Amino acid sequence: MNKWVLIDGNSIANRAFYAIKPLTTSAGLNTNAVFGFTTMLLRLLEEEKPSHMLVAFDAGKVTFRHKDYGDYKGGRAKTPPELSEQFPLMKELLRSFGISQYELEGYEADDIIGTLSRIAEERGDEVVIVTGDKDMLQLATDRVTVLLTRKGVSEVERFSPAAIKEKYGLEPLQIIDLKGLMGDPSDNIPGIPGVGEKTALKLLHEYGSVEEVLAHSDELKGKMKEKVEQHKDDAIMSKELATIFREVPLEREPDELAYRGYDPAALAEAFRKLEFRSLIERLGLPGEGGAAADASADAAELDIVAIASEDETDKLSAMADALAQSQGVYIEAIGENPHHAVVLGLAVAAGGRVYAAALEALQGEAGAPIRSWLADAGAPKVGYDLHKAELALHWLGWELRGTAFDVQLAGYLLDPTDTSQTISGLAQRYGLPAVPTDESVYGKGAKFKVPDTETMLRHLAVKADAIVRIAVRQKEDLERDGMHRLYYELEQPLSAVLAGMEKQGIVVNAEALEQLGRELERDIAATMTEIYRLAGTEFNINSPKQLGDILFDKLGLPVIKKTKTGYSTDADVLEKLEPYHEIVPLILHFRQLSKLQSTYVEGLLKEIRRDTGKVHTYFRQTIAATGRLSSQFPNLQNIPIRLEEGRKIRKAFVPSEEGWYILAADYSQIELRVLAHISGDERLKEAFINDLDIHTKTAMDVFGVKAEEVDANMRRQAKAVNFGIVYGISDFGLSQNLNITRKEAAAFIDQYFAAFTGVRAYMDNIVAQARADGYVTTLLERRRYLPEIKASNFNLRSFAERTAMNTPIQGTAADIIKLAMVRMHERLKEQGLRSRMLLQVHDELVFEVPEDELETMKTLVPEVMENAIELDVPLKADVHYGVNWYEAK
DNA sequence: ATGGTCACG
DNA sequence: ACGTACGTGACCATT
Repeated sequence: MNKWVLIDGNSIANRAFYAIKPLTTSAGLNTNAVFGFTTMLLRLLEEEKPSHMLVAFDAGKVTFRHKDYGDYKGGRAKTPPELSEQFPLMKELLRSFGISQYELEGYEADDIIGTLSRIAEERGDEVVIVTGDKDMLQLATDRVTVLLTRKGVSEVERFSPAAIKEKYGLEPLQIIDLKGLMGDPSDNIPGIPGVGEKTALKLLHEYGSVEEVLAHSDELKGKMKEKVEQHKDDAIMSKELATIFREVPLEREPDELAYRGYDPAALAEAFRKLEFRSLIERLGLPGEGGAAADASADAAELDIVAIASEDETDKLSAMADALAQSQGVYIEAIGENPHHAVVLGLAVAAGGRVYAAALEALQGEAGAPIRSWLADAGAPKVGYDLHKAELALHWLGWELRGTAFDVQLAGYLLDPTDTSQTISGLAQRYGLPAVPTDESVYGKGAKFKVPDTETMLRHLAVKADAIVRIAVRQKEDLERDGMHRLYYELEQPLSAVLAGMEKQGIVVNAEALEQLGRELERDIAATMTEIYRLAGTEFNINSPKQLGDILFDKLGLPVIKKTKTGYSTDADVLEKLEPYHEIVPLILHFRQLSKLQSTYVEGLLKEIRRDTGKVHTYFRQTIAATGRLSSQFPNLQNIPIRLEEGRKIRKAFVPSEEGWYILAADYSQIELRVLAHISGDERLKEAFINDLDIHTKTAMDVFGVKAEEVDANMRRQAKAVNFGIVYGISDFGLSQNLNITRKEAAAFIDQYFAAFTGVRAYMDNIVAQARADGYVTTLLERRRYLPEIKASNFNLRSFAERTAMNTPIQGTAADIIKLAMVRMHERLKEQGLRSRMLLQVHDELVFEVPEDELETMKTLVPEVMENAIELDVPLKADVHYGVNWYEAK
C-alpha cells in the first residue's frame, strides 16, 4: 500500500523558528527554521518511509476566506524577517531532497493537504499529515493520521480518530465545531466571546455541533446564554472559516508526488551551503569532491602520531619532547561515572603534530615523562572536561594538574542551556573542520564498542586538535560577553576544588544504613499486608497504573488529577483522598518508606566503595542552567532532612577519622537577600539589615498586622509567597501550593507587591530586559538565554518570563557560594588546616574537621561565606557540628 | 527510553 | 483562554 506524507510547510517552519535557538551561517543568514524543518523531514523519511510526499505552503496574501470575512487573519503579527528570509532556503532545500512542494494562489496549505488527503484516501492509500495546527485534526480518518508537533518540533503526537476521541471526546469533524465555538485569536476567527476550550468541549459533549448548540441556546443559563444568542452568526461564520476546503483545483497528478529518495551529492551540496556540517556527517553524505565525509577526510590533514603500545619508544620520546609546546590535550575516559571510568588514552596537540597514545602505551617507563607532564601544575593544559579526566586518572594513581582552559566549561558559560557541550558540536558551532561525534565512533547503548586502536587514536587526535581551535574562539566570546573573570577567577579554579572534594569522598557507615534498612523492611512488610487487606487483593503498590486501578476503579475514590497516561496518584492527590479511605494514608506511608529503602539505604550502600569505605559523588559544573552545581553517582544534594524518618539517613554520614566532626554551614535566606540586593527594594533591604525573621516580616506587610499578631498560619502563607516570588510568581502556582483559590492567591500577590514595590519593579524590568536582550544575567555576569520570551505560545512565553525572574536570583546565589568555596579552599591551605571541604548543597557547605580545629572552623567558615561578596544587605551563615551529618543541625 | 513519583535547595 | 510555580537526580514500572 502507498503511504503519503503531507506536510504543512508554513506551520512546521513557524514552529521550528520559535523552537530552535538562533542559528546563522558564517555569512549571517538565519537558518534555524531550515534546520528544524530539515531534521523533521529526515525523521519522517526514516520513520514513515513514504511512497508519496508533499510540502504545501500558503500562497498569496488573500485567500477565498477573505472574501467572506475581511478580517480573516487580521490580528496576526507579521512574520519576522528572520523567518521570511528562510522560506526560499527551505524551498531550495526541498528541491535538493527531491520532495515535491506546492502552493496555489488563493488557498492555504490546509486546503491543499485536505484535498490531497481526500484523493489519496479515495485511492485506498494511507496518509500521514504533519502540522502544528490542531484544526487539521478534522481530517483524521481510519486511513489518515495527523501528527501534531509538540515541544517545538522535537516531538510529535500521533492522532487517529480514536486518539482524538480519547483526548477531546470528539469525532474528528467536531474539531470544526470546536473552533466555531471557541474561535482562534491567531487567525482572528471570533467564535463566541467568553467561550474557551473547556466550555466549548462541554457544550459539544452535550449537543454535538455548533448548530445544535445554537438550536438549544434556550437551555443555557445566565451569561453563557446571552453570549451564545448574541453571537450566533459569529459561531456559524467561524465554523465555516475553520472548515478545510477539500476541493482545491490541483493541477498535479498524484503520481507526480511519488518520492524516490534523494541524491546524496545534491543534498550534501545543499547542506554545505547552509553549513549543516553535522547533518552531512550524520547521514554519511559525500564530502566536497566526492570523498566520504568520514573521520579520515578531516584527519588526513592532521599530522597524527599514533602510539598503540609501550614498545614504540621512539614515538613516545618524541611525544614527551613535544609536550613543552603542547596546546591542547584530550583524555578519553569512557563511562558516565568518572570514578569508574575507563581511560582509553590521550592525545596532545603539540608542535604542529598530534600525538595520540593508548593507555597501555603510557603505563610503562617510557610513559613516565608524559605522566609527570600531566601532574605538572606549571604545564598549562587546554582540554575538554578535564574535571572528569582528573577523577578518572586519579583512580589509576595518576595526577592531573595545571588545567588552564576547558572548552566544555567555557561552552557551558557561553550557553548554559546547551545540554550537550560536545567537541563535535562546538566545532560545528564555530564552523571548524568537522569532528565525528562520539556516537558515530563508539555507537551507543547496547551497541557501544571501542573500535580498533588505530581508529580510536585517530578520533582522540581529531578531538585534541579541535580543542585548540575551539578554545581560541571561546576566549574571544567570553571576553565579548563579559564572562572572562567569571571563567578564570571562579569556574576554572572551582573545577579543581570540586575534584579535590570528590576524590576525598565522605564516609558512609554501612552498618548504620543496614540497621535502618532492617527497620524499614519490617515496617514496609507490615504496611503492605495492611494495604493488601484493605484492597482485598495483592498488587504492585509501586506501579502507579495498578495503584490507580485499585483506588479509582475498585474503591471508587474521586479522581483529582490525571496524567497523560492515566490517573495521577502523587502525594498531592493522595493527601486530598485521605478522608475517603483508610488505605490512603497507608499508601503514603508505604511510598515514604520505599523511597527511603530503595534510594537512600540500598542505593547509597551500592555506592560505597570497597577500597575507601566512602561515597565519592561527582559534582557537575556544566548541567544546571542557572549556574548551580549538580551531584551524581550518588546525588548527595538530596539526602532527606525535612521529615524525621528520612533525616536519620544523615546519621550514616560520618567523619573519616577518629575524633573528627562533621561541620555544616548554611546561608540564611540567601536567595531573598540576593533579591533585596538586585531589586534594591528598600523595605526588603531594611528587613535584612535589621536581621528580621523575613517570613514574619512579609506576613506583617502582606496582612497589614503587627509582629505579635502574626500567627503560625500567616507566617506559613507568607513563606509560600516568598518562595513564589523567587520562583517567578503566578497566582495559580501559589494557589496550588497553599491549597487556596486563585483569587485568594492573586490577592496575596497584590498585597505583596503593594508593600514591596521595588520587587515589583525588578520583576517588570527583568522581563522587559530579557525581551530586549534575549538573555538575563547574574551578579557575576553569568548569562542565560531565553529565546522563548518572545514565543507566541502562552505557556512557553510564561515559562520564559518566570525563568527570567528566577535565574538572576538562583544564579547569583550560586555565584556566591561558588566564590565562598574557592576562597575556603585557599584559606584551608594558607592556614595549614587539616579540615576538609566535602560537600556543597546549594546553600550549604559540609566539612570534616579535627577536634582541635573546631573552634577555628566555627568562625572561619561563616566568615568566608559571609564575606564572599559584598551586597547592599549582609549575608548570614549559620554553622553547626556533630559526630555525624544528622547531628550537625 | 519514557513517564511518574519523590528526595533536596 | 491558555496551564504553571524555579533548579536538580534516582528509582521503579512500563514500552
